[in-house]
Amino acid sequence: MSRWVLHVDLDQFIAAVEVLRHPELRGLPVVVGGDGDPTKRGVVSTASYEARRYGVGSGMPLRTAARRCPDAVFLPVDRAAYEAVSDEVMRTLKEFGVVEVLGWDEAFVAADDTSDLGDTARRIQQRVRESTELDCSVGIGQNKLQAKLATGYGKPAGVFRLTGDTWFEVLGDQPTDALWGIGAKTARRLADIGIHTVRELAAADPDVVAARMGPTIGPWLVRIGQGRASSRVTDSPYVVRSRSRETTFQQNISDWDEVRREVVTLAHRVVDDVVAEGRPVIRVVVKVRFAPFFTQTHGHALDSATSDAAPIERAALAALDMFTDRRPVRLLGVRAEFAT
DNA sequence: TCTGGGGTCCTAGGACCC
DNA sequence: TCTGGGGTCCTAGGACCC
Repeated sequence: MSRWVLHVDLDQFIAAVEVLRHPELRGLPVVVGGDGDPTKRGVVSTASYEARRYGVGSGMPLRTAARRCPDAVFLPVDRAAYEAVSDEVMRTLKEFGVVEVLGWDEAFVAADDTSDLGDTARRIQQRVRESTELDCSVGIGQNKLQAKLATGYGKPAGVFRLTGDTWFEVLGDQPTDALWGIGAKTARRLADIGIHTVRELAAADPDVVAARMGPTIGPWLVRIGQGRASSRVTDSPYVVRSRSRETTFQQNISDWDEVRREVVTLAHRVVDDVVAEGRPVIRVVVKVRFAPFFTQTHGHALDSATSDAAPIERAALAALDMFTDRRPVRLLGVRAEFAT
C-alpha cells in the first residue's frame, strides 16, 4: 500500500491562540507556560517567534526564559481554550480526508486526491486560516515519518515534500536525533557504536543495533534511518490506557504526613477522571520526585477492577508506603491504569 | 538554566511454574 | 537432592513525544 500522507502542524500554536485573544500582543515576545508567573517553577509550553529570537524555547524553565527575554509577556496555560481551537482545526482538516490527531496542534491527513498534493496542502492552509485565523505548515511524504519530518522544513506557513528519493539528500548527514523517535539518550548510545548520522544508521546491521538497543527498538531504528515507516492514517478512536495527575510543589515538602495528604488529593482528582472515562481501574501507580531531581515509582494492583474512590485511594496510599526514602519531595503523581 | 503535565511503549529482571 | 531451562507474568525504570 503506497499512498501519500500529509502532516499538518500549526505554527507556534499556543502562542498564536493567545495572540488571537489578545490582539495587542501581536508582534511582541509572548511566552506561555505554567501559571504565567516566571518566578515560579514551571517550563515554557510555547514561545512566539519574537520570543524565540531571544533564545526562548519549549521546555525551558520559565525563570530562564525571563532572564533571556525580560520584556516578554508571560501568560498562563489555558488548556480549555487551546482544545476548543484545536477541535475547530481538526474539523476543518476532515474536509480533506481521514485525519489522525497527534496532539492539539498537529495531525496526519490521508489525502483522497493524490493528483496534486502541493495544491491540496495550500488549500488546507487556506481553509485553516479561514476557519481559525491561524497559520500552519504542511509536510508531504510517502509515509508518516517522511511527512512529519517534512513539516519542519516548511515552517513557518510553508509546504515541504520529503520522499524516498530525497530522503538522504535532505537528512543523510543530519545527526540521528533529527529523526522522530530518537532523542538525546538514544543518539548518544548510537554514537557509542559508531553511528552518528542518519546515513550511518540506515546502513547499520539491524542485529548489531538490536544487541545494543533491544530486539524491537534496534531494527526499528535502522528502518527509520532509511526513512521507512507506516503510511496508514487512521481515525479509529484511541482507547486511553491510563489517567494521571501530578503536581510539582513550589516548595519541596519534607513532612511525610503532608505527602500522604497530597497523594489522597491527587487520587481523588484521578478518580474524577476515571469516573468520567467510565472504565474500571486495575492498578494504581504513585510517582515521587525527590529533591534535587530523582524520580521513583511504585505501583499497587487492585484486588478487583473498580472505579470506586475508596479502593483507589487505598491503593495509592499502599503504593506510597513502598517508598522508604524520606528526602524532601518536589513532585507527586498518581496514575490509574485501566483494564485492557 | 535548575528542570511541567499528560501520555505511550519497550526493556530488564525477578517471581513463579512446570 | 541442592539442581536445568524455558515460558509467562509483574514491576520499575527508561525513553520519547506533544
